[in-house]
Amino acid sequence: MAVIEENDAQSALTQLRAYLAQQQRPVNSRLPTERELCRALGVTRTAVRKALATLEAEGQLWRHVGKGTFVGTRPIEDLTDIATITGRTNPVEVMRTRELIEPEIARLAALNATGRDIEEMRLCMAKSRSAETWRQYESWDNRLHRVVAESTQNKLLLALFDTLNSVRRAVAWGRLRHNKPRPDPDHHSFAEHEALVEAIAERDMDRAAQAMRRHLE
Amino acid sequence: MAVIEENDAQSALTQLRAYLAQQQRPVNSRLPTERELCRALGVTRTAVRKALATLEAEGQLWRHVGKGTFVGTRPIEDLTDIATITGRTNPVEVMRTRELIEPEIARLAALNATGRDIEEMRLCMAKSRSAETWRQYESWDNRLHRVVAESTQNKLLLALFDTLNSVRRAVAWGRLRHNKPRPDPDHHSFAEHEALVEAIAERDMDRAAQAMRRHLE
DNA sequence: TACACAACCAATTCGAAATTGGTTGGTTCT
DNA sequence: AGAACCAACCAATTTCGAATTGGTTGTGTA
Repeated sequence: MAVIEENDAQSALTQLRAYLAQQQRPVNSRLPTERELCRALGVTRTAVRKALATLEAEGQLWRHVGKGTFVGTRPIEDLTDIATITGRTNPVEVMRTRELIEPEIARLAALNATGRDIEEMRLCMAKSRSAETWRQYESWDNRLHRVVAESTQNKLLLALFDTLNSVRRAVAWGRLRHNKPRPDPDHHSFAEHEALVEAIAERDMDRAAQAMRRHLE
Repeated sequence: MAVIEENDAQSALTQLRAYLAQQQRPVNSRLPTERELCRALGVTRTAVRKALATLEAEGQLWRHVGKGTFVGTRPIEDLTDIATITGRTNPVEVMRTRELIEPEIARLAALNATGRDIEEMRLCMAKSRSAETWRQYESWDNRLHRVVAESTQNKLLLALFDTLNSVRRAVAWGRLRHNKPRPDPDHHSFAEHEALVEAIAERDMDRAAQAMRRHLE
């Protein structure tokens, strides 16, 4: 008989649809366990699971063993920790990403840097000039770049910079070889640093971005 | 009497120095608990702690409650995890950072996107157009932005995008209120998405960046 | 054939207990 | 008095077993 008599699975599906649409269940909120839904809707777990499978296929919710069933779309795999990123990238990507982001950071720094920030940048330059070893030079170079990032006054951007920096250090591990014991007094970086900091001090955003771009090559 | 008679603390210090120097204890390796060192060295815990305090001041090791005592220097505080960042930023910074980074991502996407990438972008657009609810619309909008990031073919950049995205979701939590049940068919985003994807498909980097900039406003 | 039912599986979470560096207050010995 | 020792306690962290949860399998039955 082709009567409209619904079976349990469809009944459950209808009730669940109503439940979801009902009052704007906030996304990522967890809904009752399958076993609880059985009792609540008065149907078998198989029926509940069939209904949930339909809703999941529609993208209304997502499920995970041991966690539960949630409203919304399945969150993307979280690969935002340093170790994971390091394992999946390579030095070329690191360089490309620096070239993409750091000039923009310099641009924003030119807009927002305080007098104290610029003072500290100049201090880093002086220290890196008088560095006795490459390690010291790199330490002050790193510090300079971070002060630039700090001077954007944007903590989120600074955090992204730190992430990028950690990955860079992890990827380029022990591939530094220098034939000279210390930087030349006329090492090209010094002039580049100078140009960068001057552009920031003069609030010239385009020139700051350009100087950073040159320095990264 | 100014004899060379060592007290317990100095005795422990000497023994611990020998233990550390002995055979190149690997850095970050954990050494016995204070209570075990008491028994091993035959001195009181106060003495052991005094010796450890000296070594810690020298930077030979570092300690942490509940964790233990470790060889080497204390690891830098990691504030690159989502929760930490979320606690220190605000919606304004999130928006500024998106405006800074996503256009550059779009630019690189125009350079590197594959045919399959562009196909998937168009699918996301179609799905977002036919969305029945705001929730579905946002889901497909998010997916579109991520496909753009994926299409840069740069895993590191993608990871930074994911970080930014996670922070955005965490910061802008539950501040979405719509007066209409679903997006208008002529919602401005649709035209903006169109312009973005077309620019990428035509490999026009500047126009892609510009389109993304417009869309973020 | 289809479905209800129960048992089982593996991923995850939860919570009590144990562990660990840090602190305090009292006792002992010089 | 004062320094050292000792026990107890504290709070951060780890550990590990039990409970929970979505997913799977097998049996019975209408």
